[in-house]
Amino acid sequence: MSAPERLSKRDAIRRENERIILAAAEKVFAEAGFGGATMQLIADMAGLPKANLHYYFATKEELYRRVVRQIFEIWLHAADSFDNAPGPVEGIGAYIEAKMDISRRHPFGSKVWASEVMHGAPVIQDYLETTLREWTEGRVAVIRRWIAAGRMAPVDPHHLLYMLWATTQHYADFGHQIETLNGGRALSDRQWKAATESVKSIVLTGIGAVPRPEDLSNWTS
Amino acid sequence: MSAPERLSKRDAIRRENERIILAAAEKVFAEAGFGGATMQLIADMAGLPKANLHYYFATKEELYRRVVRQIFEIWLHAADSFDNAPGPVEGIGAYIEAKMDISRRHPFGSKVWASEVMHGAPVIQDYLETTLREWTEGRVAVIRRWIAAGRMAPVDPHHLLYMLWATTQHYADFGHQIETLNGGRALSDRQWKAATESVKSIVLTGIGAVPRPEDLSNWTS
DNA sequence: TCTTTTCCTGACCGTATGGTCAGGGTTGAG
DNA sequence: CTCAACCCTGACCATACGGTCAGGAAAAGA
Repeated sequence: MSAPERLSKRDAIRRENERIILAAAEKVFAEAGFGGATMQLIADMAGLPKANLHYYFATKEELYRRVVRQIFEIWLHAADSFDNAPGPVEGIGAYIEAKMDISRRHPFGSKVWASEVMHGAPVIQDYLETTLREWTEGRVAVIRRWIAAGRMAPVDPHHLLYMLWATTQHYADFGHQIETLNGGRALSDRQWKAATESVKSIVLTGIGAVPRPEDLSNWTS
Repeated sequence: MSAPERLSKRDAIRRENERIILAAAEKVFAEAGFGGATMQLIADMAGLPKANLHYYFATKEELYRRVVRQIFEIWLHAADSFDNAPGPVEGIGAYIEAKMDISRRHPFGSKVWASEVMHGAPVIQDYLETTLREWTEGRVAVIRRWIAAGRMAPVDPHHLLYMLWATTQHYADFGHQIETLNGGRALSDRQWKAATESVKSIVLTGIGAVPRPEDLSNWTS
């Protein structure tokens, strides 16, 4: 879209500091919640004085809002897998893979989003009612088309989407619990792949998009 | 177990006040998070002076701990559906129904638990490592037996359990998002039933416990 | 170089929080 | 009836929080 423009030193500093602050804030908000997070904690994690945070982000709420919107954007992009897919096996399969990948790469953002929604979405309610609703209805239409074309069973599209969100985000939001049940170790590359395949297999079989469970021999232990 | 014993007035007062405080705390912790919740807010919701809360519960942490353990106990009991079931259709089916029912009846507790785990389980880590681990391994063994008996496909038992937890708890933890996508209205009796059937259908079909998707005609809108 | 704009931060402020405590009221056993 | 044990609470305290601000340093335009 835009050429790799030459940045003035000031612009570079601003961009870099905002990046550092947002990353620190994402982690602290995820680990302590909005109420439990303090600007001092975020400042320490970012390696900057607290007053400097308030120079870039006027209030705690504004900083939080930016963090929440960031993960939301990432999730919206994951939907590209959904469109332009010939059928549910490719579309939903790719979507599950994309969402699982995000759960692994952005666990903090996922937790912040979960926390925000659980608390009644005080700062992104408008997004839920506009962007998310439109996005959802678009995918619902796609699923309905696949059903009409006989490519999958007549499952309720909304509940299917909830299952996809719930299952994939669970690996980020409840990662600590999964880690504990995994002997206190984070999931390995192999285990993440097994988890993804397991979810894909159950869901795609469950909605009748895959006729016979063929490659279901993915064991963890 | 115990006969309906006669309570002294003091015991009755203590029991009733603890109940009121715990109910208020569950709601406030769910809506504001541990860090965002204040003893004053809980006191107002309970209709008691703040100092009275500290008479029954020494610290905010102790009150919080009691709330978290409460929902954990409820979830453990839901597992009774799992045992003594002849196969996955009855066992897992009943478990899904029980967990969906809990999501509807105890949405606050579910959110408090989710929040606790997301923040690294600071106060119930020992429970995760003992009670939850034992519980999980027990159900894993049951699932393995069903697989060995050819009553379901060889799915990874751990990932299946995660899917059950994620999907059912999603209706409590992300209830606000679901409500927004449902036109701002809470799910009706009919919709809750449809959600439960949808989850049961996809999962049981997905693990090969149900040969053919027969009753998949559950639509929301 | 001079001047303006932006970046940076130590010190500070008002407020709200978790928790305490002294003292008064109530209950029930002996 | 007596009195110890328990229940209750307004007033208070130390702390930590989000946010402000004056003033200095550095960059960029003129």
